[in-house]
Amino acid sequence: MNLTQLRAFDAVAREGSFTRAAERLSISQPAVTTHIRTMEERYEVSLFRRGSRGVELTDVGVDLAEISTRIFALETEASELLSATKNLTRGTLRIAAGSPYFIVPVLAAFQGKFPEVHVGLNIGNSQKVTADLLTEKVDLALQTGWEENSLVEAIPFHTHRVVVFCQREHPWAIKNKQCLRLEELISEKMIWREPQSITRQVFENACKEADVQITPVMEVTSRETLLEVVAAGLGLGIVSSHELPSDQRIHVMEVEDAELETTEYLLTLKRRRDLRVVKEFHKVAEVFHD
Amino acid sequence: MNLTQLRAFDAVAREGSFTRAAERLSISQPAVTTHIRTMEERYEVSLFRRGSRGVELTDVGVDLAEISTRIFALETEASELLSATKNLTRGTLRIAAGSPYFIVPVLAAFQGKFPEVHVGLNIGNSQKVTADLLTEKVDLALQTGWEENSLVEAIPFHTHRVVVFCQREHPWAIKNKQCLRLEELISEKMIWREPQSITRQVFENACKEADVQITPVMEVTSRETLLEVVAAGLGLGIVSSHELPSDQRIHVMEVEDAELETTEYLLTLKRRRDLRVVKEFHKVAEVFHD
DNA sequence: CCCTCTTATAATTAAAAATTATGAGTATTT
DNA sequence: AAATACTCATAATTTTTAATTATAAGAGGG
Repeated sequence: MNLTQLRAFDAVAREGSFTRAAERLSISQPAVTTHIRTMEERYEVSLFRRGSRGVELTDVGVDLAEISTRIFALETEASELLSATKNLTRGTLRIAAGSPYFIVPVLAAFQGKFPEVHVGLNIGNSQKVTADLLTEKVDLALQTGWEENSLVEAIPFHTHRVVVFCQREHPWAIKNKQCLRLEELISEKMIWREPQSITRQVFENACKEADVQITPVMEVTSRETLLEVVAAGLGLGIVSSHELPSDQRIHVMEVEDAELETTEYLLTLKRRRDLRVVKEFHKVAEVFHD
Repeated sequence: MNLTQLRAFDAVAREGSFTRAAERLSISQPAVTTHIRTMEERYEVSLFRRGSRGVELTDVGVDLAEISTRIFALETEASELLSATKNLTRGTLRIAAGSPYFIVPVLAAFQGKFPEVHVGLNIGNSQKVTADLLTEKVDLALQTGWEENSLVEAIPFHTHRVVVFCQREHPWAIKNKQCLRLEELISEKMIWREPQSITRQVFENACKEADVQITPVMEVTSRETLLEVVAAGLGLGIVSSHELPSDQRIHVMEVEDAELETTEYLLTLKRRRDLRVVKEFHKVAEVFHD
């Protein structure tokens, strides 16, 4: 017995007729006959009593129909589950990002459009974001900078300036200084992120090119810590302009003599980009592109 | 989605591997890949996360597996119903067990009653036995100890004492010693099974409770090896009393100052316990209960 | 007794599912 | 670090299964 035969059996059992079962299944009547006959011969049982006015289940047939009915109900359930996932009336979208500031509005828009899709967001450092993407723990990743990888498709998403910020009580803040030159920072206490930070790398490269030597007084391992340390007046920090939460305690300045830019990429695993959720997310995200 | 594809999906879900799923279905691995890919493309969903060491279900995959499992359990039921229509004159019963000694007489009785049912017996370590049961490679399993699992029904089958045995030429054997105390073993060379062995665990616990420290001189990985090693006079072994084949070369002793017992359970997947063969086996097995 | 409604049979075609052979990626081993 | 071994993916091809059409055969009802 295979499930194609059982489906024919199930149709005949419901319709009480080979001919109508064939119509229900949109196949020809001989096909139905063959399926039933094959089953009956294979197990040497009689499933239907043939009458001149249709057919009737035997005892074994009744028992079998009880099972087959459940099987095809479950089949419908399975197919509906997949359809619902396809139509995004269910399902999950997982995203990893280096910081929340940038991705959250996009996710909000996505949720507005597909309220029934569950969204998961992993915030972590860039190593973790990359790992999450490559191990398919997430469908998409939003990250500043990335390493060339044949499995990943990268779309430049946003470019933003790297800015310097200080405490509100700092002299520069008091005189409302808007711009500064790199060399002015030599005499300032600076607080940096860890060496892996893309923002830091961009800044360090700019210093090298401008031949300005700056050494930090402190290194911290997260953006949140940096903000708190700068707000406490321990020194000046650098940060991507879009990653800075509005905070009354700090003052922001541009660097006028260096090209300080970071680019945020939207990363997708090539083998997952054809998924419905992923394609729809890209559509939503397009609106937020630079 | 059709049921052939779903069957492939179900097999992969159970086995966690395309390759092993293909083996289970006795088809080639590319056939499995094609079925899964067709489903994933048709519904634009991802059912498995591909890793280098097998695959893992996605969220949708988990939901789908829940349905597919039920479908194929019902299919088995249907096929069983048809086969069993003539009083178990055909069909297959598959059993896994940790050792043959205990199950063979039961199987013999079953065969006597249903000579036309083909019986398959898998002997393996407890990990393999559990895996066979959970992946439905077998209908039933007989095993010493087990982990609580909502899918499995466990019936205590037999409780037996753990005994110590030595070579016929050993001094204790020569003076026909019948009992011993744990501490007497301290000065003896002992040979143990691997740490996963339930017998060993029971023995180790007893030693701990009695505050007797025993260290083995050798570890072996199977009961057969243990028997040979002990028979060769390399040391003393421990074994469940019922798992000991009659062998002229060895001498058996009880431990009098410790409660050394293991319990053999008859395990049945709840999903399969209503199958005719399974129910009939239970009836036969009852006679052999303690 | 023929007309109509049923299921059965046979020959053929179409479709699906399988195979073999090979590739590409990733851990593990030496 | 190169070789190995083990994953799943892809492509071309063959085999198997399921369907088709055309027709037969049986069983009432007019």
